[in-house]
Amino acid sequence: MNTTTLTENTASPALSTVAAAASFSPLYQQIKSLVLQSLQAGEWKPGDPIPSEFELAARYKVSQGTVRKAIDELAKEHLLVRRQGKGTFVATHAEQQVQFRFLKLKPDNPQSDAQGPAERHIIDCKRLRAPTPVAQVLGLRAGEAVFQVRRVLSFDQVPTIFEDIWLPGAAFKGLTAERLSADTRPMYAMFESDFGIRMVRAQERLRAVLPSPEVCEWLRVASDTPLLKVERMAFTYHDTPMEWRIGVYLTDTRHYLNELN
Amino acid sequence: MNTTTLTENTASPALSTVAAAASFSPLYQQIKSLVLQSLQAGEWKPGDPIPSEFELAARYKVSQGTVRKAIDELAKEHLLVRRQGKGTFVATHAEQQVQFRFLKLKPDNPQSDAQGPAERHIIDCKRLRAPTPVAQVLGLRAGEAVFQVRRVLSFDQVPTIFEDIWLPGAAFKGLTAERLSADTRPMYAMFESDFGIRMVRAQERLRAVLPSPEVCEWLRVASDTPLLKVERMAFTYHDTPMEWRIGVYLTDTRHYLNELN
DNA sequence: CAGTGGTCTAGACCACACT
DNA sequence: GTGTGGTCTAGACCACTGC
Repeated sequence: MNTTTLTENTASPALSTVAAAASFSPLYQQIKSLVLQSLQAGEWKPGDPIPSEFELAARYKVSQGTVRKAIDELAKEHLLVRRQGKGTFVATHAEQQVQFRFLKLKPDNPQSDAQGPAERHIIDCKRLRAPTPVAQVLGLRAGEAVFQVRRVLSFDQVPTIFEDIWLPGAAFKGLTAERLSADTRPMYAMFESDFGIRMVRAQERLRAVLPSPEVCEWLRVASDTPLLKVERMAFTYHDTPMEWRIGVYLTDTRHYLNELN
Repeated sequence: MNTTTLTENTASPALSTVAAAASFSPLYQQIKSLVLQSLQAGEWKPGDPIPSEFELAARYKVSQGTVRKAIDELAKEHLLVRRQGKGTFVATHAEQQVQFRFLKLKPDNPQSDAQGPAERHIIDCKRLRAPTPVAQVLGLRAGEAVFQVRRVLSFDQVPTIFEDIWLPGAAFKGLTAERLSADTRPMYAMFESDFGIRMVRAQERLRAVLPSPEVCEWLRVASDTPLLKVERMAFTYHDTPMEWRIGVYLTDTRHYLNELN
């Protein structure tokens, strides 16, 4: 029933085809998904400005207010960033402000270190055929190529995080330990610039565990030290899974901070 | 400079005094804070409908669209709930939908239990003089009265969560173990109806720990079982701290789920 | 049917940034 | 100054609810 409404909307004849093909929702939702398509297609790259609200309104044959509402939602989802007087930009993990947006481990004493993982050590980066569980969570066929990256993050010389990262091989063709080690930016910033992949959303499952012998060595802890296990699924546009990451965190001088709203 | 603008805004003369006293922000922010005041003052109680957008627009002498934007934000913060065709209501923890909004521990196998803590066992509820750390986080003077509630939550007969809850004595006058045990609703729902206190926002800090001897007994686990320690600060309106809760979770068949946006 | 929230428009003006 | 996003208004119509 929404379809008829939208198709008959004389103010937006250009959208009739879209309405039939894509969505049966409010106009601003259709605009939102059109913008989303442009983002995914790479029409505007991370850091770039997108057209002004009036330009988009003209392009889609709707009023500026409708475009505004669509952009508002995309901005709240951190896909776009508005800057008054300048324009609206495609969000990026490279900005100083939102770097490590997904890293929730904070020092108990905020003044101890001035943010940012001090040191990152890549252990290895292997190209493998996906084990079944990895293939499943990443939405691949068993045996397809994947990359496995393992690394240790240290704060103030103290190894604190051990991570085991799985990435689809097709999307990350050419990834090597050398490239990962050489890059000083956050990993997700490199994924954007080098592979055109932007992580948009993630989901983490937390547990308390005891370390495996291997983890004991990398984090230099006893085998009875309780660790926080953080299992992360990260998604690009349209909820496509793009990373599976299993981390273990040392939480004796740091904690995982979560805001509940 | 915003003040002048607002004071001179001929469409909203009724707000000039407010603008001078309260905020130097957009009109809809002022409306938002006025509504917030009414909520805090208990003018509308949890579950009640608030006046319609047009009524509020008339009361505050602004346009309906401005009221709408204010309510939109309050709805996104879960302080209000909109229901098309019916009205806008004061949110409550009693609604089936959003019960246990702050409990992020989910079963690994979603179908195992059908949501909702199966059993709750109140260990004790004591009225004490606040220990210094408790007084500090709750914003009280050291030695002021506080309640300490301890309890165990079990899922499928398995004790899974041990909690130590601290509440300001003044606000919760008359709280007893009996009342807590008798009530079948979520604790926060009882706080609303019996004490007029609504928890609006919370913050949790997570760590992996080993259990104390006491916790070992209550959760019936070995002393080398790693547990997830969850330290929660809960706030009412205007970010007033109203609860400090230290919980330890057994995470062998459950996990703490967190969405990152 | 009347009343509520939800969407959309059109136009005005403000605040900010660059040039 | 010009162009951008940010706020505010007024009025129209749609969608849902309950009498």
